[in-house]
Formats: sequence, structure tokens, C-alpha cells
Amino acid sequence: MTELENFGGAHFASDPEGPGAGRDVFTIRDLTKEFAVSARTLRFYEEKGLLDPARRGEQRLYSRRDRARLAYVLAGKTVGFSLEEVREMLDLYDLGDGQVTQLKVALAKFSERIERLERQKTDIDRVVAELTRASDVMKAKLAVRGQAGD
Amino acid sequence: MTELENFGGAHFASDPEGPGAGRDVFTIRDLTKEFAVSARTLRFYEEKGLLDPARRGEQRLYSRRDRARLAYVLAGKTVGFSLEEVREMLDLYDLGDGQVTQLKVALAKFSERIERLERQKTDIDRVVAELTRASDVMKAKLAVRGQAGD
DNA sequence: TTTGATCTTTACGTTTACGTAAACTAGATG
DNA sequence: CATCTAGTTTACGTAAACGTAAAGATCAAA
Repeated sequence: MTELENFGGAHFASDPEGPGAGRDVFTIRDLTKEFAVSARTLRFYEEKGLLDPARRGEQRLYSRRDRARLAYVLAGKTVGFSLEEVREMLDLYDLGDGQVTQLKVALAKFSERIERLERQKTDIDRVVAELTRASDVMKAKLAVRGQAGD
Repeated sequence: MTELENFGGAHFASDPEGPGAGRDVFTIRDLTKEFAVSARTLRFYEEKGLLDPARRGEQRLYSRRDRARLAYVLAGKTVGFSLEEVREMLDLYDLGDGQVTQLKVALAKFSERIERLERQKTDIDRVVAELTRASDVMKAKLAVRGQAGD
């Protein structure tokens, strides 16, 4: 059994920590509701190699691992990773006990991603600063016109 | 003359503060080089109402304002705004001295954007934490195998 | 004047991440 | 048995953000 049996958090799901906490297997509907995605999306992710649910006849049965991977995918998306990038990271994740060289490669990749995210944060700070400045200007204009600003 | 005559910063351009600092008018090539975007992109942005360069005959001549708006567009993009969203913000920006109600609407919009960016930052923090955790696991595995980590 | 570099418009092509509709299957329920 | 209700596959459609190719205009240098 590999890593990544859980990746609970975030506000990505309607109910952050709740519904699937006890269960061991999930239907497609379970996951669409918990994570507010369409069934189409889940099948699409499977097609792209991000999920790999078992089957009971025709129907998909998602494991806790699938669920965790889905959470990971959605988290990755919200921070701007493409599905392809997420898949790559999940693969590196699962390689787990590979060769030393593979581990080093994986480690380098992860470092890159982390640095990229840190840069994103500073980009966000800059834009927030600009938006805040603009807001202040607007507030000032509103104040001049007599209305008490917010 | 409206707001937004400058939006210098960021690592969006090859040379952060430098090349166009003195000039007053820019060719399409100037901007492609300074901001590392294609000419097609600049024409596309114009088509979408994000830029509005003057013409000398057929050729486009970009003002400092165009250049500032371009910087704004690229900054917006890197933090995840769509071009449409950026255009909307630029419009709100330029409305500048509009009605009180318009100002209030603009202010609300800007607040939304800011909150969204703050949420993005916490999302990034979560993912960075996860990636860091994964990296630590890998480092530990590497250490076990005798190689000194990193 | 011919070449060539840079610009232009027009328009079809491409990738990502799904949406949406059609047609089929299987199990539950009146 | 007929009808839902959920699920399935297959496949075409779509929006965003450009890329790329075609064909023509302009201006300077050889």
C-alpha cells in the first residue's frame, strides 16, 4: 500500500471533513456530492489516469485512495496546476520506494513546484496591494461626497 | 487623465523596472520584448478591449497607459484572473469618477477579488505543506539508503 | 528597384477541461 | 410488466487564450 491515503482538508468539498470519513467505498454520486463535481468530471479524470476506481459490473466503486487522490487533484487545480501536472505528481508520489535516482528526481520536481507556489504567493501579494490601493482611492472619493465610507 | 499610469513591478517582464521607464510611446515589438509576449497576444488583447493603442497609419503605437494596462493584465493572469475579469477590473478602474453607486459597486467587486486572492493564498499554503511533507518522506528514504540528503 | 524586415488583417487550428446529448444497461419499485 | 432511477459508453460541442499560416502593405537598405 502506497502513500496518500488521506488528503482531507480544504474548503474544496461542501462539507470539509465530514461525510466520507467513516466509509471505505464510494459511489460516483457520493463523490460528486461531497466534492461538488460532475460525474462527467470524475469519468474524465479516470480517462486521464488520475483515478482508477474498481468496478462492480459496470458501476464504478471508488476507494478511500481514489477519494484522497480526487481531493489532491482538486487542491492542485485550485492552485493552478494542470491535470497533467497533478497526474505527474501523483505518479511521483506513488513511485514511493523507487530507485534512489528516481527519488532524487521526484524531490527536485517537488521543490520546483513549491518554489513556483511561493512565487505565486508574492504575485498575489502584489496584486492584493494594488487592489487595496485602488479601493482606498475609491473610498476616499466616496468620503469626499459626504457618504460615510463602509 | 485617469488612474493607472503605472503598474511597474513583478517579475513578469524580463527586466522588471528597466527598459520603457523613460519613453512615452512603444511599438508592438518593444512590448513583446519587454513583457515576453507575442504580437498576436497584444493584438488579441486589443480585440478583447484590454488595450487600445493609437495608430500611425497601420501601425500600432502603445502609450504608457497601454503599457501599464498590459502589465496589469499579465499580473492578473498570473494570479488566476481571466482576461474578462481583468477587463472588468480595468473598466471599474477607469470609471474613476463615476456615480456614487458605481463607486460602491466597484468597491464591492474589488473586495471580492481581494478575498478570493486571500483564499488562494491559504490554498497554496495547504498544498505547499503537503508537498513539503511528501518531500520530507522522500528525503528520509534517501537518508536511510546511506546517501546524505541534498 | 528588388529584397527583406516588420507590420497588418483574416481566418482556421489547437489545447485544456470539461458540458451535453444520444442511446444503452441494470436494478428497484409501482 | 412497465417505468423510474442511476449508471454506462460514445461522441460531438464549447469557452478561453492564444498559435499559425496566408496574403497583402510599408519602409529602409542594397
